[in-house]
Amino acid sequence: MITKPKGTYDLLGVDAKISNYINHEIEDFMINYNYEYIRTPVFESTELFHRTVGDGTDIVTKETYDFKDRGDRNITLRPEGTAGVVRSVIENKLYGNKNDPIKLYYNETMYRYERPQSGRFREFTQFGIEVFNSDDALIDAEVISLGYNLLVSLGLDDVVVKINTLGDASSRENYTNALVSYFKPHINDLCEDCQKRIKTNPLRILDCKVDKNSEVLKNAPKISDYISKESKERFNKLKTYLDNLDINYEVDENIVRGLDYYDECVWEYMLDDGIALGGGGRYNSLVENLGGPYLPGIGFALGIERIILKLKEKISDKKLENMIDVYIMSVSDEEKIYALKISQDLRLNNVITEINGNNLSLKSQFKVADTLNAKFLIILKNEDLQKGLITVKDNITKEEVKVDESEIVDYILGNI
RNA sequence: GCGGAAUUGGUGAAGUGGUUAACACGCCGGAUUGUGGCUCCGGUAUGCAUGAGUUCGAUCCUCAUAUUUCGCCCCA
Repeated sequence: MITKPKGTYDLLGVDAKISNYINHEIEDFMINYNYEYIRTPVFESTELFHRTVGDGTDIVTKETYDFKDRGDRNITLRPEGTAGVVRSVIENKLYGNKNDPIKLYYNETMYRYERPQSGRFREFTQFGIEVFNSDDALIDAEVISLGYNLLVSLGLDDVVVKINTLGDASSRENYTNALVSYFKPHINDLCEDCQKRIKTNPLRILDCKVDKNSEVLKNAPKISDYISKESKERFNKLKTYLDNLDINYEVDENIVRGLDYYDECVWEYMLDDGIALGGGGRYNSLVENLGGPYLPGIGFALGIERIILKLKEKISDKKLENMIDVYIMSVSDEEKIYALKISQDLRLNNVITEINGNNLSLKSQFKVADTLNAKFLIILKNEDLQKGLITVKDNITKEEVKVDESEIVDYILGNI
């Protein structure tokens, strides 16, 4: 038997239902917030991810799906969504003659070569938004609250947003240097991973779970001492906005994010149990670094698989059950002709209808109708049809009536 | 990239180095010749992830591979 590749999954059953529910909710949100849908290629040139995500990051050094196509081009399956969107914004010059922010969203599969575990796959789905052409803290607040509100509205009401500020690009760099020179003398007091992080991602040491309580870490330089007055003011403004929007957030100075392109505000959406559902940040120099004009940007991404996982624990089984309006029962050939015709009439009137599609015995049809949770049964009988009548059984009260053939649709519409 | 656990029908699973692989749910058929959901009776894995090896003989022991799962790392 040929099996699915490691880390992939078939979306079906309850998961598929929840996934559809999430997608509908996303569509509604995006209409109300006035964001436009964008779809970029599943694969891009390898260089794009090296220049955006960062050469030294784990994502690029050991997690990408890289290959050469038949034209000898270096290609990479996208490991995240921002790089492609930014590339597209530059390539299509979406920034021309614009005073208002450019607001985009995507909801697509991403690819990372990692060991699968709970809520993590090699092919996974991210919903994300990106806003360009605004450096206003007001937009920061809109973007952060959008993600929060979406999660809450999906049913994840214990979400907390952990926010932090990295300052502008140069203060981020100054702080990173300060951290390196502080940690170097103490290198032997750090865990094995952190000793590597000094070279690869010094900021990430702050978020280390092993060294969390060590003296070295507690006495490390604070990021707040390195960020500019402007950044601080802007961060305070953001907090005021979030307070006013009733967003459940906490400032957490250890949130630093793993991608290189972030500056100013960064945040993560966390649940009570410490599971991160997504995160994002501002990236004011990314567009320029990729060869575009100065164009500030901000965005986040949510992991759909993790949301499905959490939602599955919360949504009641009742809500996920099949519930159809009408099941039409037929046995003889003549009855089947009627069954198909009535099913079409009902379906075109938005009545959820199912028919005997497998030549089942009447007994089996009753059982099927029950497993489908049919509200009404239409039981076709030759003797009725000759008189122009149709038997309808309310499957909850068990009451049976005979309805004139011509009024069947109206009768159902009036009773469901 | 590192470590642990697992893999038996449609499902939940028991089990053993040696003729027919429990039990339950589900499904199919019948009792009930077109009104069911209860009950009763009957049927339902030529195969125990895949490939090699040990053995007279392997689903069971050994090794490898694949996948699943739980961690680490990292992240969504």
